[in-house]
Amino acid sequence: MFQRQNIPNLNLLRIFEAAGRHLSFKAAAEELFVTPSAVSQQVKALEEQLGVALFLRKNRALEFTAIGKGYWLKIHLYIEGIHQTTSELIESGQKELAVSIMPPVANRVVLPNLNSFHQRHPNINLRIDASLKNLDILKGEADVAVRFGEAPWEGLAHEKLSDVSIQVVCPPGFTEQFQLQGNPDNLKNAPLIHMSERPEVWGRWFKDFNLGAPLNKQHFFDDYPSAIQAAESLGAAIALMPLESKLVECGRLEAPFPAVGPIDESIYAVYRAGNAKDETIQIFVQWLKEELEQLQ
Amino acid sequence: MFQRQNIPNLNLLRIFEAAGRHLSFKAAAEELFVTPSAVSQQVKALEEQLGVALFLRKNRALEFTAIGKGYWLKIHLYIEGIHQTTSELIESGQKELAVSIMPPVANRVVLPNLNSFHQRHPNINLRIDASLKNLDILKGEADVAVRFGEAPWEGLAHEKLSDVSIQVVCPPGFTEQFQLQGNPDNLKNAPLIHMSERPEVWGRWFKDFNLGAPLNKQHFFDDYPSAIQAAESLGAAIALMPLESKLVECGRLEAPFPAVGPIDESIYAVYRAGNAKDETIQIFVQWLKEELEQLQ
DNA sequence: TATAACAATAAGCATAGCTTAAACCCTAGA
DNA sequence: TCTAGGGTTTAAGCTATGCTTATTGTTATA
Repeated sequence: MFQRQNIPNLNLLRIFEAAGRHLSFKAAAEELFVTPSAVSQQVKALEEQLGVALFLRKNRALEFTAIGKGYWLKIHLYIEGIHQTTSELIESGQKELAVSIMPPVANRVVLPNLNSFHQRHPNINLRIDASLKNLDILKGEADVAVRFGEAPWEGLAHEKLSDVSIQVVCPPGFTEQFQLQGNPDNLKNAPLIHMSERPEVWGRWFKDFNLGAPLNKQHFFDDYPSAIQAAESLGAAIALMPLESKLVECGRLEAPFPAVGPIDESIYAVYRAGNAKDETIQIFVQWLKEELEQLQ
Repeated sequence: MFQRQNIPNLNLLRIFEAAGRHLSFKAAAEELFVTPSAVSQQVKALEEQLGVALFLRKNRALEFTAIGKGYWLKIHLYIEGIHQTTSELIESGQKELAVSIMPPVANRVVLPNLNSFHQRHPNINLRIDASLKNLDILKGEADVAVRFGEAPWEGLAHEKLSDVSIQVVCPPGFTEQFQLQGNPDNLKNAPLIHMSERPEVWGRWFKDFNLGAPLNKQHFFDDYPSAIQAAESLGAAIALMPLESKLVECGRLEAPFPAVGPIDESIYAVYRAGNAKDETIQIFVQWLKEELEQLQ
C-alpha cells in the first residue's frame, strides 16, 4: 500500500486558506477565532515546511507570491470541498441506526416497506441485522432490537409493538381436502410442519383443543420463516399472527380455524434505557408499530 | 466576508482518510508514524465532532458505516488533491527570487530576455523590482540586487557582472551634421542631454577632453533610461556601455567617439553573504553575467 | 508629526495529540 | 475446547504544538 509523503500539517493549510482568502492575517484570525499572532506564526511554519514563501508582507497589505497564489488556488478548492461535504453531512442530520430484527418481522414487515421508510426519513440510514444472532444492545452492537418474548428485559427499555396470536395455516385447498372447517380433530390426518427451534408448539395446540397425537407425515424445519414458506405447499403449520395475515388474505395460505391468543409473548422493540428519548429511535419504533397495526 | 463553520479539525480528517484507505487502524498508524492507539482516539474524536459513526469495529476487520463510506469517498478526493498539489510544489523545486535591478540593466538585459530565462529555468520565479528604490537586501526585501557602483558593500557578498565604459551617443545623422567624427570639440554646438540624477557626467567628459563649456540647447531628464531614449532624437547623451551597444549596432544611436573606460564604477550583483552558495542565486547571477558579456 | 492599522517577534502557558501499558475481544489453529 | 495472536480500546500521563499576551516595527492616514 502506498504511503503519503509531503502532506503538510492540514491545520496549517486551513489557516493559509483563510489568510489567502482574506489577504489579511487579521481578518483570517477573526474568522478562525484566534489572534493575528497565531495566524502569522502558523503561516510562517507552513512556509518553512514547504520551503517556499507564500505571501509578501507589505506594510498594510498582504500579497501572494506567484507560487503562493498558484498553491492557494488549488488548496482553496480542496478545503472548500471538505467544508461543503462536511456541512452537508452535519446539516443533513444523517443518522445511522443499527437494528436487530427477528426474521419473521424483518421478512414480513420491515424489508417489504424499507423503501417507503427511506423516502419518509431520508436522513436515517438503517443497518439491519435480520439474523437470529442475539446482538448485545448494552454493548452497542445494535441500537434497537425487535424481539419476541415477555417484558421486561434486564437493563433495557421496551415498547410493545404488537400482541401475537397463533393460528393454524395450511396450503390452499387443505381446508376442504381434510375437512378442517370446524373439525380441528381432522388435523391429525393432515401433514404437519414442525420447527426444530420450537418443537413444543404443536403439542401445546393439540393439548389446548384436547386432541390426540398427530398421525400423519411430519416435516421439520429449522426456522420459522422456512416453516411458513413450507406451509404454502407441504402442510399445516402454526403461524404467528398478525405477521402472516397478508399471506392469508391474498390466498397463498388458508386459515381453517380462528386465531388463539393473544399469547403471553408479544413483539417488542427494546433499546438502551438511555436512548429512550432518542428521536431517531422513536421514529423507527413508531413506524414499526404502525406497520404492524396495518396487518391486524 | 463569509465565515466557515462546520470544518472539523483537518488533521483528524487526514487520519480518517488513512484509516479508511487501509480499513485498518494499525496500518494507518504505520503510515502516519504514530501508534494504533493514537489513530483510534483521533477517529473517535472525529466521530464525536461529526456526531456520526464512521466505522464499524468488527473483531479483526474495520468496516465503514454507510455514512462513513460516503463521507470518506469525498474526503479522500480532497486529501488526495492536497497531497498531489503539495507534492508538485515541493518536487518541482519552485523557487522564488526577489531581485532588485537598476532600470538600465532591467530594460536592456533582463526584461528582453526573461522569456528565455524562464524556459531554461522553469522552477525559478523571478519577482523583479526595476525601480530605483534601494531595497534592503539585509532585511530580505530582495534576494539579489544589481547595482552600479564600487565594491564592496557592507555586509553583502558581491560579484562583478561587467565593467562599464562611457560613450557619447547621439541621434542618427548627428555625427555628420555636427562634424563630430574626430572633433569632440564640436559637441559644444550640439544639443546635449543631461540627467538630473547625475549632473556631473557631461562636465567630467568635457574636462577629460580639455574642452570648453557646452553652448547649445540643453535637455534635462530625471533618469537614465529617459535620457537614452531622448538621445535617439533630441541630442547627445552619455551612455553606459556595453548597456546600449545593441542600440548603436542597430543604428538607432550613433557613437561618434570611442568609449572611455572602464570607469571606476562597475555593474555588480550583490546578495547576503549567507546566500553566496544558494544555487538559485548563482544560476541567476551567472545568467546575468553571460547576457552582459554578449553585449560587449 | 502623531496616530492608527497591520504584521512580526518573544516569552510563556494550556492542552491537543501523542506514548506506554494493559485489557479486551474475537478468530484461527492446535 | 483451549490457546495464541492480531487488532482495537482504554486509562494515565507526558510533550510539544499551537495558542495568548505583550511588545516592537513599519507605513499609510490624519
